[in-house]
Amino acid sequence: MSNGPWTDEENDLIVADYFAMLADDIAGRPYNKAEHNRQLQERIDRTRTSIEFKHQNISAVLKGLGEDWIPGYKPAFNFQMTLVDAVARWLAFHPDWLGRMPGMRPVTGLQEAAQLWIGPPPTLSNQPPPQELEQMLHIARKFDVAGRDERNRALGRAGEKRVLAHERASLQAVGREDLARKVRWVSEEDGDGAGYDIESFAPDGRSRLIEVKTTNGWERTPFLITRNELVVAEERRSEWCLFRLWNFSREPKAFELHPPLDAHVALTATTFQASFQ
DNA sequence: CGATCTAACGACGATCCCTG
DNA sequence: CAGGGATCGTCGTTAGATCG
Repeated sequence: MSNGPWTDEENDLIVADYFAMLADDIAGRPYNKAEHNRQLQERIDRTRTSIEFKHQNISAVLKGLGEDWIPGYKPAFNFQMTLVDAVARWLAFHPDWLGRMPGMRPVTGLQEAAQLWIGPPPTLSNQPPPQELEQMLHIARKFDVAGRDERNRALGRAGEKRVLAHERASLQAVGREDLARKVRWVSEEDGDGAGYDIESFAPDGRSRLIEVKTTNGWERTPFLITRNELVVAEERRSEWCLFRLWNFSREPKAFELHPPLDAHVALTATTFQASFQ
């Protein structure tokens, strides 16, 4: 029985196997975890339980990356950076994985329910243990998770579309058909630059300017916000809100943030302007 | 020699599937 | 088709290595 740290080869093998299962899981195809484990034991000299645990570690890495993971393998922390590197290697060799269109899962019928589940924003009170959070954020920074989501235009548009449907359905649900018809997809019709994506309404008719941020990751996945968006948020404090859509590719969930934003999140400058003098 | 890090076991409930 | 043995799937905790 092999002991000691997992080698890069072992990590690469188990990561590849994990993604094979994850692909089945996302596609809704049945698969046998125990059989996968046995196959792996033949190629890696590790015990069943050791492999099982490593699967949970991989889930934790994917969570940090703001990606889907296999629900049955609850993220286990205290993993090594070599495992993170192995996951990064796999993703580098399979660019299609991150580029895949959101919502490729077979339509279940229920999925098209227009109204979204909206929960409370992550707060200090329901914060995971600091050590875990730190490990998560370390990975997020190392791989620029926020930038990746921002550059994924298909993901962003799909999220906005989803919120658009949600706003209309919510207004209809309270009998404001008139307002529902007036909801506008600003970023689609006028282009970016307004500082918000959707112009909607509260049931009482007050204006609601919604900036949508979408991720496939968990609720604490960092995101990018532009200076312009911050300016508009400040100028139109009472109307503007940030709509965070997370777990998008599986079961979209959401929370809203209202100005002042720095009451909820830590704003970190990530780009600097260089000007000639 | 204590603090910190890392690997990983075994119990147990759920589910499957064979047999009588 | 009911009972029960076999397999699958989940998950919390802990011992040992390493480092300073």
